[in-house]
Amino acid sequence: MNEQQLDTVFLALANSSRRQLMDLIAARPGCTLSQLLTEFDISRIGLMKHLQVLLDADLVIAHKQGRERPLYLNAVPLQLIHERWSEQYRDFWASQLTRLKYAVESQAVPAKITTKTKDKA
Amino acid sequence: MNEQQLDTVFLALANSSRRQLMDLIAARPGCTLSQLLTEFDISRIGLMKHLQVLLDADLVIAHKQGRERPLYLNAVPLQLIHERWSEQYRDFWASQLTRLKYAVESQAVPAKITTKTKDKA
DNA sequence: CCAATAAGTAACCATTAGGTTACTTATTTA
DNA sequence: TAAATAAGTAACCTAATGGTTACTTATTGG
Repeated sequence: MNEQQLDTVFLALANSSRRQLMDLIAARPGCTLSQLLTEFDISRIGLMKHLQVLLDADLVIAHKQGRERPLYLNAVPLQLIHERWSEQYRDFWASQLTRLKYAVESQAVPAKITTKTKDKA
Repeated sequence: MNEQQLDTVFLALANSSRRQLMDLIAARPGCTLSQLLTEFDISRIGLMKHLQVLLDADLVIAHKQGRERPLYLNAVPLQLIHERWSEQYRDFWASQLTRLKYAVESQAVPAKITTKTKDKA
């Protein structure tokens, strides 16, 4: 995956409606847009635009048949990113296990104390 | 991580300047924005805005000291996503190994043939 | 003290994202 | 064949992104 493709995939993932759409497609392979529409609060066209973003990112693949367009999740881009991170951050993560535990439990990262030592000017 | 946080993290990742910034900070912990500026083609303010996006996503943490602001990578959000994907897609990925190999080698996903059986109308 | 330096703010601009309604096309099926 | 249905296009709107220049603080070092 080149940088442009990474942009596209991450941007596609950066929206909860799209992530939900991915989840639904993963759970119901071959479903169509109209079938999924009831799960969302947005218009069909709005949802179709989200779908197009996922198609552009190759996160969903479509195989049009007649007037219907069955949808399938393609997890390959996710897997490629997953694998890259595994290599890239293995050591980093190993050394950060303590902080990770803390962050998971508290929903906050400890080191983010911006030490305002300038208060009195 | 809630949905809003996921939006923020993925959006932060969806830009190659920001990913490069993360990489540089990971490689040089404690560096400052000005030091990294030479690596980019954009203005300092432009880069600072990218940095702010990373800070908002908790992918970078800053600990201001005097007039400098040393920067550090925080890989925790990446690790959380990584772990979630591991659980969520383990079976899916296991069943898709063949397609994965193909996609990696050809830079394309095989199933994306949109079979235009409607040509003659 | 004062000049150099690191960072931060404000205001602006062009493009993209995320959504809408209205209309069109293609395919089934009663 | 005609109505119902699934999908697609066009045009529009608002807000957010990604960038700029000009100016302001705050801190440090000579």
